[in-house]
Amino acid sequence: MTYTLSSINSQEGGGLAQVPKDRQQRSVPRPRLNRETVLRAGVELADQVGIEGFTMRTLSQELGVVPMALYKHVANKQELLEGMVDLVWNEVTEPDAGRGWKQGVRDRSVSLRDALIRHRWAVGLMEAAGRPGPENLRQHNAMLGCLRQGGFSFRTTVHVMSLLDAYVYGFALQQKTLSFETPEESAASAAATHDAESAETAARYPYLLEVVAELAKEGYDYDAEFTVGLDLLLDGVEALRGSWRSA
Amino acid sequence: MTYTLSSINSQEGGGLAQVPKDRQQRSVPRPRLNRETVLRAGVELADQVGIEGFTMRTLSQELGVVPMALYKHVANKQELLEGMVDLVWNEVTEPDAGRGWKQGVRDRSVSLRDALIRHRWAVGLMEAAGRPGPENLRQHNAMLGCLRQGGFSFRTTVHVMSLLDAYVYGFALQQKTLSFETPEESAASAAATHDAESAETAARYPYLLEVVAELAKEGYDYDAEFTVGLDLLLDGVEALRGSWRSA
DNA sequence: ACCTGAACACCGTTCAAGT
DNA sequence: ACCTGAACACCGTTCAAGT
Repeated sequence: MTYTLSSINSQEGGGLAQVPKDRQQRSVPRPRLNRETVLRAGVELADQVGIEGFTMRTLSQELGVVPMALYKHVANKQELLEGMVDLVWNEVTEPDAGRGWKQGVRDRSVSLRDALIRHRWAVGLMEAAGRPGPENLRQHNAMLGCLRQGGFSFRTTVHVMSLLDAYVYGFALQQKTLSFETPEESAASAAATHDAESAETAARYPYLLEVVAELAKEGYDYDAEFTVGLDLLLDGVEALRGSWRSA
Repeated sequence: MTYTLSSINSQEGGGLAQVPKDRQQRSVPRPRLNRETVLRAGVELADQVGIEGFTMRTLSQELGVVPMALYKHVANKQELLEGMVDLVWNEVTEPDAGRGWKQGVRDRSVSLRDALIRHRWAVGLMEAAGRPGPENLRQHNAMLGCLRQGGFSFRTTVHVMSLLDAYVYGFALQQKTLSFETPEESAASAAATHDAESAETAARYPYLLEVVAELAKEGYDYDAEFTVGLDLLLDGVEALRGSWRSA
């Protein structure tokens, strides 16, 4: 989770203002930039600062280079982000059709969700407008193949993939916004938020208050939550194998 | 869908460069700004230009005012967006517990999804970090109440709401990125994208190609797709009423 | 109480120039 | 082939000033 970026940071970012420019240049024998290095550094930076802090200028600074240098390796910021997203897709394990469609699809859904948690900035970009990258294509192809080989009709296969991905994306989206780390912090934060408004709020939103109080006591486990919902979905999907619209 | 903004646009935006400043000021007897007007204009503008084209400066221009004037009514852009999101929550119909939990929850899920389609910029912001607005609180409280009154245990209620919202958000997220309007355009666009790469791609992603070809022939109905998946979820949820973990 | 003008510290990106 | 410097047209936002 903590890559090499922080060390680069303390070397360059910290001392950058003090060190003369040509000195700074030579002190870190920076390897020649290429597309791959730029994309990987982009992922690292976005992981650390989030999408709103991610700029061409900060990225170039991390790489010890002037902002314009990046444009030799990526067309523009949009295309850079697309490349970064495909790097995230590359981290997702393909479904293994040999283990059966259900296990294969389950594994890949968990893997996708894990990747989205590691790279919280990516959720809104995974299915974004631009041309899908090769890893994206490979991944979706494998998913479709797993379901087709599992005996799902063509039409149902498309439905199921859309349904499962919607759940994974949506869950990651919900979890992304919750910035606290542990369930305990989560509960405490929720309680604190609403306690401040106290009496009036309690009267207006009784069910909400019940939840906050209860969660404050017991905590909330997102990981367990996700897999329970996923299995519910998979069971539902299994029931319609061969029965959804045109079989 | 097409509000009054376009007419304002043609009045002010179009002639703004030609008309002298004081003249332009008086020609449109602009009513006094307040928080409500700013937020509503914000929603309209974001609907039209998307979140990336939505700036304080363009919004102020739409309102016939200098950018700084907005800061009398909203603290900053972040707080403005939060207010706009709560306006979207206000469009969502509360679940009617009287019709039974299943119908109530279904109606509100469809309504939420419709709102997210009308305001595509909102998906990533609905559960965003800031303080949830009053409409957001009211909405979630009503959803919880509907499920509790439907006989769901406290714990299960939380799970179900999280599961359903994840699906709605995720589906809207998928649909958001597809910018084409009709299913036919959707299919054509998909086909065109992959046709360009032709032979090599066909060999590498056979299942994906199958989908593209098939969808090009038959089209793809997102609306039907959404409700089918939703009903699958609701049936699955019904089965675990009173049985999920602590009943 | 509400709006404005000028200014600041940022953005992404272009272009011509350096090595 | 790769990187740089200077510049352009934008951002959000502050502050002092106007009415």
